[in-house]
Amino acid sequence: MAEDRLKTLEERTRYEPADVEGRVFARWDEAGIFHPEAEGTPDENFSIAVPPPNVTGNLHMGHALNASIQDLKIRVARMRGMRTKWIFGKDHAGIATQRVVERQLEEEGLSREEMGREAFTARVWQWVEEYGGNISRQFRELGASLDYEDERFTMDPDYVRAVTKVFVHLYEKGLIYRDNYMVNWDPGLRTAISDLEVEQREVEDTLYEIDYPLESGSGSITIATVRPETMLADTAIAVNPSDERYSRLIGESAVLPLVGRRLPIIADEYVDPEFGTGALKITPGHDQNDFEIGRKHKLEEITVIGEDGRITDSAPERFRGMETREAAEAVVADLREEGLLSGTQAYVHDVPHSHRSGRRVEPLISLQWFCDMEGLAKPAIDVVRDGTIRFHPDRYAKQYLDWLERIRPWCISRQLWWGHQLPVWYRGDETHVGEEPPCGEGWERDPDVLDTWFSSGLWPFATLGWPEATEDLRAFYPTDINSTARDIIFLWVARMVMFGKELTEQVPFTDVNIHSVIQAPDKRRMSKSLGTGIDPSDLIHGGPRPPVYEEGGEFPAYGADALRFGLLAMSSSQDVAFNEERVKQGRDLANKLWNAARLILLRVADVEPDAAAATTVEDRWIVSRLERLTARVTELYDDFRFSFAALELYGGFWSELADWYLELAKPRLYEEENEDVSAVLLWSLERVLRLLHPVMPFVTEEIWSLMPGDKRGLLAVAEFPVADESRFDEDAERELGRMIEAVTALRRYRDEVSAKPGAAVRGHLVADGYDELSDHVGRLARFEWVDGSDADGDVIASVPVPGGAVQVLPSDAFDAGEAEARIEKKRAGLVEEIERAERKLANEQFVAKAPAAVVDEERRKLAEYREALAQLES
RNA sequence: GGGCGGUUAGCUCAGUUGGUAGAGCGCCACGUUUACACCGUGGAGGUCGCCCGUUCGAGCCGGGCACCGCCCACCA
Repeated sequence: MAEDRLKTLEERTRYEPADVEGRVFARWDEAGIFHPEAEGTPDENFSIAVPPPNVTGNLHMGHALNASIQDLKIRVARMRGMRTKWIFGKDHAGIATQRVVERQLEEEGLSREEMGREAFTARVWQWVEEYGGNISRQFRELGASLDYEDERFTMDPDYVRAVTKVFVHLYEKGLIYRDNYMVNWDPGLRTAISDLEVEQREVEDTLYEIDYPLESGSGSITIATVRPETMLADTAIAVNPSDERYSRLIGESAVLPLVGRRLPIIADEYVDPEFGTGALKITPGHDQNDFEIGRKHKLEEITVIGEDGRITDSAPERFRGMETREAAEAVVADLREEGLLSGTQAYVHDVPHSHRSGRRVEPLISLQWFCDMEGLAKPAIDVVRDGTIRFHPDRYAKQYLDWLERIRPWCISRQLWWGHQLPVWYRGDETHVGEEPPCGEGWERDPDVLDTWFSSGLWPFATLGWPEATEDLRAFYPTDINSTARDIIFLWVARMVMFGKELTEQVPFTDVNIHSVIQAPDKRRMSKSLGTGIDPSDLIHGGPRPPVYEEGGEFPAYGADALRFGLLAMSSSQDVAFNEERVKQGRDLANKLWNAARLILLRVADVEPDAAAATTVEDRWIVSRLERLTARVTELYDDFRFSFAALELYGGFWSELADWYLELAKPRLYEEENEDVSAVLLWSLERVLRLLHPVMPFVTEEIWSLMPGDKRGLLAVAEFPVADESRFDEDAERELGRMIEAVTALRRYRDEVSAKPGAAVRGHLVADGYDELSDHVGRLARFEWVDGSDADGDVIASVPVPGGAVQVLPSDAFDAGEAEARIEKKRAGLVEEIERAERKLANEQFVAKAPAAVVDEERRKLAEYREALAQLES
């Protein structure tokens, strides 16, 4: 066992993630550490409900980042001994999934209409069974410690019951109602969508000016529109009441061209006299604003564009059945012929489009189900205001609050087949809403399904078995953290809070983490169709670089740890361009760690890790530094500042443990069987592994398994360290700080005088504070100390080091002539520094007003520079 | 139109109580020193977007401007 262990270490000079990750994951899996018992209370337990990915999807970079963040939090909690549940599951994603399957059908020459609802949904289920597994495989690749044993789906029977119950509850409370109202109609998907599913896109339109003849026959009134075809549904003309140009016309009527309808001319403050002609055609059936004006003035609502996007029978015969674009052209042509088109101009403006299909949204009046949100929003506002729920970064709280404070009714019905069908039945004029179908004959169920976000809003508690009072719910609800991208703060986060407060009377989580959006390397959006998307799996296992990388080629197999490190290190509170260098840095870190472990584990004596074995000043130094690193990293993890944590770990391990301590420990490690240094080395390695494990679980677990001692168990459930401040050692840190400075100065000197790489430079160390460390300084800087400092005649240079100087003696390591030039350069630098400090201290204002500590520090530096200069000239 | 971010070394980004600007990569020079070339050592490189102001002192605070990005919003 021990021999196998050492053999592995001996042979592998490089860390190969591909050989390790699958095996390590299997160990976690088999140990069952991802699946907690449903015991204890939410306060002592820790839980996160993963944002459920769409069943249709593959994990993209955003998922990989978010998984890294959540897994980090989960692993820290688990290592702190908490019972930890990361709730796993997927979302049925109504529109997205239905579209995928529909497209597949189209390829087979089929359509869902031909198949019928039942056969179609069966087909979707079949698809879900077949492809839904990808996601959990990808999460496993990343090392995500989700509770895979307990997977949820938003279409599970239990989940469907929960959704139904919520619908009925809100209906009975009067918050859910059915109404004929203006909705955003997606003509591509043929369904209503909510306001949040609409995005504004800039469109170049033509603004037409059309003359509407006055009924009196005395002239006409000119309106402007970008959608001439909607004039077929005009029912009024509006002007601003204060607009003197039109005041005499208010109460008169105009005649709608091509149709002949009489249009009253009304006054409404909404109309901007400055825009266009100052007269506005009112089309309550096809414009959101006009709809509201129409309701206010009790105007007729005419629908000339149907749900199929074609002109309806309410329009004159010759336009019926036309697509809107075609109708617009026909209307314009007719107007031109009649001489009623008085002008056209190019016009660029923002137009609502469906986020899903990309089609221009058609505002229509439609009979839909709505949920009144105002009452639900209030408690959701309060819990953020009073700090029960905290956002990280906190500026997102403002966005959340702004939206909730201006919330509008939510259109929740969708004309789809895949999803939660409304628990609503009709028979003649009767409506039945209930968890069970109505009794009696002749009832027909509403064919619509709910907006997917309605069911997503229940995620943190429905996954735990709500509305039943399950053990899971008792143990893990409320959850601790919700981590998402900011584009679903309203769609999802706010709704979970509203539903959570309404239905469970608790907040669904206490912390909301909003992570960066990872953009493509060229700062465009990552997208498959643009060729800017990067598949996380390709970074883990290696794979082709997407087109956004002009140099092409393949990604190396960086491994999951590298990807996790890279994503965490590059993310912050800002959006960030994907930076392959960070992933590379992660890979290098894993490799460096592996090799540091090789050095340590192949050489140490058979002892227990022990910080108390620190005897020498460098031992006390590394212990102190790692305790401080522990304190910093812990704070950063807890404060959701993951990139800082990752970079602190990188720097702390690499530039302190690896670059300095390991070099300082080598003599004792090689030349003697030193138990003290072994204990400190093992302790140091162990400490780094524990701290780094939440970021890089695989390599740390692997090295952990190679450490001596048979009863170590898994690092994933080992104790997360708590910084021991009693081991902070300022004396040791000061001393080592000076030593590092000295070594660096001497190395620089060697470089400047072009000393031969292998040869030692002879010299006297004439400085205080190196009692314990002079050998180290000599070895690391390649200086050979000659006893005494009285051979004045031989000294050819003096290199200032903290506490004194090193007098350089002639040797065959370098050409003495080089030394002179370098001394001059150094002297000039010091003189400059001295002048700067003197100038500052000569400023009476500075000395008088700056804090004493700052002034003292400046004086100290000045003294130091003067001493160094004196040394140089001695 | 409103709101929120950003503008710091060639690149990607840090800089949390105002006190002589940092990291990684890249670049230059040197180096096969018995963990690691996915390495080591040393070095070069910045008028901190622009303008005012507060201060002994501003990348950091206040005011204004410019450009980039995102969110929200019903100007035809």
